[in-house]
Amino acid sequence: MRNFAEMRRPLTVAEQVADVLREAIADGSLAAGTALRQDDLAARFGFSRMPIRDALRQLEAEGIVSIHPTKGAHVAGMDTTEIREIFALRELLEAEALRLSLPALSDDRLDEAEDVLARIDAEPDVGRWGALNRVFHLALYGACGNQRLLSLIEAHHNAADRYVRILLSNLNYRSRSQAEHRELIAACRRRDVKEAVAVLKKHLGEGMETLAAAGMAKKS
Amino acid sequence: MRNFAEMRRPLTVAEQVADVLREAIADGSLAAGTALRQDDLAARFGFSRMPIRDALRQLEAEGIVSIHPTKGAHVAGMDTTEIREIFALRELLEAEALRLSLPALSDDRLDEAEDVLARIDAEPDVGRWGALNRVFHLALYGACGNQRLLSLIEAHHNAADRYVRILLSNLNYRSRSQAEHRELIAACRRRDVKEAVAVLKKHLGEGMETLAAAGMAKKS
DNA sequence: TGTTGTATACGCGTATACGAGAATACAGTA
DNA sequence: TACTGTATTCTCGTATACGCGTATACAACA
Repeated sequence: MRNFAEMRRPLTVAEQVADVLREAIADGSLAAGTALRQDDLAARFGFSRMPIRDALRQLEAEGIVSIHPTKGAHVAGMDTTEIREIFALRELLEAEALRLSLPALSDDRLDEAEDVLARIDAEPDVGRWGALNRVFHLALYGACGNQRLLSLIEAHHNAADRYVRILLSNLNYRSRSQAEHRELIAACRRRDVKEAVAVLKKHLGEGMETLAAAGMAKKS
Repeated sequence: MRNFAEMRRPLTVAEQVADVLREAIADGSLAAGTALRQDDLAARFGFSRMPIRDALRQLEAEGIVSIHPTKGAHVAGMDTTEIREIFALRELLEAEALRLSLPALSDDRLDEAEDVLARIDAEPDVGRWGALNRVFHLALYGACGNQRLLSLIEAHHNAADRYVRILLSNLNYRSRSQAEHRELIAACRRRDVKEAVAVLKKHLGEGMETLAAAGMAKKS
């Protein structure tokens, strides 16, 4: 038991609601711009509006929904500009994390990461690829020694998750992405920080360009 | 009027409470580890617990307070490790922002930034130095073109604000800090990106070391 | 027909109320 | 005296209720 503060943490209704909503937004069930009526959600989940309010506020903090007093909550829509901003940040943050983590990364962790790649290849459920993709990336950064940096990276993964999933549902992109993942692993095994960072940047840059080219600009 | 979504935004009680609490935490009125009882705060502010709950959730998202279900909210305490993490992130984020912003930064903005420095020198109220310090830094990054990056930087400023204020209340540190600020401005005027980034990193690094050396580790 | 004023309804923010869980204090026993 | 079990209290999470602002639709007038 490492952290007493985190032990036996009761799961509040609000957190569970937030999880469900986050997933529904990520997998596209709730499209960008969709109005999130507190009454509707309360009725649908079978709880009162209060925990739903808490959940919405949490999601707002994550940048996934936007709340306007008297106007309510909407699924945040990202235009091309925001997607570019997020990917630019991911490049910055993840490259740094990789630089910090790689020298301290055990071979075991690399094996684990490679296992995740195999699981992605074997996974038939499209909805899970996004989550596995995140696990793979975070596994590589786990030894970076900066917990806050990891949290930021995870938050940006979540923010872009639904768009990345659209990418991943394209089989062409997915095989290319997997190839780049394996390049990345290979560079990591050689402990070639420079090359690994270069591959990572290329990987993220291509993802961003593919998304931007797909013209996913949406107005909320 | 650029953004309709932000216009005529009504200020909710929760937001005002959050602002007051944030300032109280930043200026030290509420020390790290202080329990934030919803009932107490509600009585003190003269509102019910609901907007206080919302405010606390917002502050939790900013990393200023931590909430545990059934145990309540506490002012988040930072140990030396977390301070180092935050300053490491600030170096990464602000250096990038400066790199992006400097080529596009107008002389007018530099003049404005320099005005802020003068105001810092002239400001007798210690409590305002932290805010002015933030204004100065953000003025330099304003042309970076990545709104999300700026938000992240501001968030990390807020998170570290109360510790930075302790630094600034030390007159020795403050004059050295101002000297570095002026070095930074000078490098910016020469449009010397490399030198400006180097000065910025030195500036942040010294701040972090001074804080760490002060041994501000606190347990929450 | 187009515009403006008003009424009604919808949804959010806030207040009050209740129940559950945890912490603490006290008493009883070894 | 030390430890354990129980009861009480404190605080939070959730439910319900109310008031207000905003939006929308319909009607009246230009």
